[in-house]
Amino acid sequence: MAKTIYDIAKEAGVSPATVSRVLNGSARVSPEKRARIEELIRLYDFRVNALARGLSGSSTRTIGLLSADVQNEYYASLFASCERAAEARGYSVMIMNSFSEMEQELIIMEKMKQQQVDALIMIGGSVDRETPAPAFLSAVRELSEEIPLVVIGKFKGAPVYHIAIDSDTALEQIFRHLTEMGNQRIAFIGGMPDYEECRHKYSKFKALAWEYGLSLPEMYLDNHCSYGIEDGLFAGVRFIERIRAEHVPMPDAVVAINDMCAIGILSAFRKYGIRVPEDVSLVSFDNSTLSRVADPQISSVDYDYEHFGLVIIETAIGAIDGTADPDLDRQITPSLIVRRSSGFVRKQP
Amino acid sequence: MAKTIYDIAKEAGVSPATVSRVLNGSARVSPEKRARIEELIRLYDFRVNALARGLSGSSTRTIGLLSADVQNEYYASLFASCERAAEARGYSVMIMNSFSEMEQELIIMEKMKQQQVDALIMIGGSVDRETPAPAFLSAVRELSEEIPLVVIGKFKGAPVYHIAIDSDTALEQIFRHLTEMGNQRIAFIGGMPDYEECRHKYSKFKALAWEYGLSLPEMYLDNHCSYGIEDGLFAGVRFIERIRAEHVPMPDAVVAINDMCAIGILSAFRKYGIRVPEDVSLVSFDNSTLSRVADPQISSVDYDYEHFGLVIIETAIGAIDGTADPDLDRQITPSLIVRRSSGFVRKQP
DNA sequence: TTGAAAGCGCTAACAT
DNA sequence: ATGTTAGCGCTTTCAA
Repeated sequence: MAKTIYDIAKEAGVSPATVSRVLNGSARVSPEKRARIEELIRLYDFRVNALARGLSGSSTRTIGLLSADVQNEYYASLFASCERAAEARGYSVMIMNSFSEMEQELIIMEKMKQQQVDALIMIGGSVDRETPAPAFLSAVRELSEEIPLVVIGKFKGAPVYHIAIDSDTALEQIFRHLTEMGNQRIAFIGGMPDYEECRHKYSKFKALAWEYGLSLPEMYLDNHCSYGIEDGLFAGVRFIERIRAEHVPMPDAVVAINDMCAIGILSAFRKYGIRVPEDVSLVSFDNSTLSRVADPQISSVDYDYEHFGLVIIETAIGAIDGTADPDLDRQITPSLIVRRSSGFVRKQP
Repeated sequence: MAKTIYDIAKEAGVSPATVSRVLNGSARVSPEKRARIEELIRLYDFRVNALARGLSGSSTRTIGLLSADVQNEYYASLFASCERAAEARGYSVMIMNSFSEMEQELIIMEKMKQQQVDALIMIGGSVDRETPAPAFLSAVRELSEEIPLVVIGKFKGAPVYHIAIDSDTALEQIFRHLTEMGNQRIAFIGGMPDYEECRHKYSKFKALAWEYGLSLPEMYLDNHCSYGIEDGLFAGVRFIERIRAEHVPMPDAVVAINDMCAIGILSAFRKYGIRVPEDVSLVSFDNSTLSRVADPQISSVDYDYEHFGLVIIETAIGAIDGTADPDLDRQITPSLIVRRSSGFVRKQP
């Protein structure tokens, strides 16, 4: 059977409380006793029982991660890097997928509470919505009073710790790059208006188009397509059809909301015999494997996932031990990786 | 503060034990009391404290999943479907990534034990090795005495429950398909000889080539490339170079160990101006997003992930409550999805 | 600095 | 059928 602190205590000739103190560094212990205890811990390869520790009111050293869907590489990468960062700090990460269904999100929040995670990180799904459902909001508010919540994005329905991706900077990089390559007409496809992040990108996009003095027909903005490959394909086809029907000129470049969407758009273009990047340049977000696998390879915005995960975990742990500032707005600075899909110098007619 | 079974018990005028009994259906309770208790549970939206339940020696209703890397879609899909299947049976799944590093695997096994998961599922990494390290083996043996282990693959270093993918059938489908399309010279690229599954595939591959009366130069077998995109690219290049140097004829078709590898091989072919499928057909395993995103789309072996996850979870739960047969060899029957990469009828000269 | 002892919330063996 | 009670392994006052 596994050892308990009682076994260690007895053998070291001290009380269990003292062993506990050594284990947690929660109080001064005389050097000799400490040494003896640590020796035994090593000898027996002793591990505290996480459940008992949790039950006795203290920390479980586990951080929950409520994500939309690990099958999406963006979330998978974030999970992996969070796991590594947490591991290095003595924490574990417990992930559950909501598949962006509120029903699931509520269930998961409940489960995480049951598991007494020390903090809960939320990425994707309802927290991204412009107007989350009231049931979700009240659940989050309630939960936020019990455990610190770390949200990726701009969610403001409850007192939570924030980490935002600086998408303004990303879009500025994209505009600089695209215009430098001679692209004048730029369109933006993908995402849903109900998602705050998406909405934000679209308005920044418009601002930039204005700033750069680019013409921006209504039709160049299509935020009704969600985030999947199929969605991108569908939106791409619709985009081309509309443009042609209304005799709007084909854009020089298209910005897609994410790589999956970009892949779909790419297929749509291919279907219509439109070449990327010779006829149209393409740029997207996430810098996932897909962007490197596509033909042509797609220029995409990278987030430095390793660092991203680190910031998330540091924030979570800071929140747990109260050293993090809840009002601080942590930012992730993205960077555009240029590939062939936009590496084409376009001569203006 | 959250309610406890004591609160419920007091309010229902019964003992905590009775509440526990209705909660677990572990014993008969009079209909009236049961009704009263269930009423209160609903009223207060009461949830048992998972930690306390676990600590008190009973089940935690949590199943651990030790996977190689969720960033690989194969694992991500399996995790997602396991999660769904488990959820339906009142269990949760806790996943951790080993990144195929034994050090991590040992740490994770330890952690899972600490968390007192009711069963541990192991996919990828050391369990796939032909000869796992002794340290790993003894850790697994030890763990297998404490909790039921479910391994995907043919691992036999310890008493565990098995679920195997019937790769023989998959290869038979591939051979039938490829030969029907007129391919006579078939090569197999990818994987490492140290992986049991890989070795097995190679020997079945040879057997089939013999059965179909196909010529199979040594050079058509290259199992020294691992499973990533880069690995595939590298192996593809090496393959072509060798073939040319030795004046071995280019194969009609190539089977890749998985989609990532296939993507790499595809790039290698492109680099050398070899067209797929016109010059060479390509088939691989996993049926991930990549296979649909590649150009041309790649024919790939699908596992019906939803069903796969279901079988895994049923096995795990069966193992937990002792109703599963440890010696039963559960099989997943794969099916080849044919796409353009092999949808080309080759005329023999 | 250290120890004794009271929980944390639940389950299960034992009694009734 | 139901209640009583003794843990599960740890942390944390409170005293010494």
